[in-house]
Amino acid sequence: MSNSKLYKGSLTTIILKLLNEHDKMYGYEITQHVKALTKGELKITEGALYPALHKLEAEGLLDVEVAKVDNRLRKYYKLTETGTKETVNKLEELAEYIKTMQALVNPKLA
Amino acid sequence: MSNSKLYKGSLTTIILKLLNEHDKMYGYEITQHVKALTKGELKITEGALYPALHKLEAEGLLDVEVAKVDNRLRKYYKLTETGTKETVNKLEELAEYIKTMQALVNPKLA
DNA sequence: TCTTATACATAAGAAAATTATGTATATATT
DNA sequence: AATATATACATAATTTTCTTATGTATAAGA
Repeated sequence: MSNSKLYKGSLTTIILKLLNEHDKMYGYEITQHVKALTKGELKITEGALYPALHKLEAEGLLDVEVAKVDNRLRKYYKLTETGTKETVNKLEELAEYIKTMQALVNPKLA
Repeated sequence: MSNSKLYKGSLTTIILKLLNEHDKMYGYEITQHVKALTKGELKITEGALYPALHKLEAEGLLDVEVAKVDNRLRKYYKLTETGTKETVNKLEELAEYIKTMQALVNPKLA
């Protein structure tokens, strides 16, 4: 994912946020999108992505819809109602995390 | 540590940064300091802290010095030269992480 | 023909945490 | 005096989340 360990725990937030913007996306599309948005900084590996998607689906945050494009399989994921609510929570948690870390790392500005 | 999973992977950064500011600290002091700085938002658990300190020591980033205060044991940790250099790296990684996540979460500002 | 890209998946192992438990002393409360 | 809380360390079992490696299959490009 990156040389930095800080990304541990943020994959779910990333997935939910992308799906919140794009209505529906398939796994490979997510990896390419993240790579482009971060200019190659962040590469989502398949070993991390697919289990994460399956888990979110099992938790009822995502719905899946299978499609065949160019004779190749695609699994389109989209947010459920619960997933949309959880996206809001995750984004709040991210904002809170950044705020907290900045308080620790830059206490003079607190 | 917190209800948010985002803190996973940031404990080392937090420890190094605090030691970079305070010259020497002992474990319990670190937990109290973090709790105070974050107004209770972030509680470092002992099960996470002590193994992390031992690992940093084993890696040569921290030196330890045992003291007895009020008949109780304290282990003071301080940065080695290598540890000081690594602190700079970790803080750069944190800044980079925040930048990357904001690009993902708030692409309009990118 | 061979490599790269697209598209999914899982399994073994590592890393970093949580949760639970243990030891011991000092101080505050009932 | 007894009990609870605070101080101060530690580790073990388990869980979560990731990396790395591997597998299947089609399409496109060199």
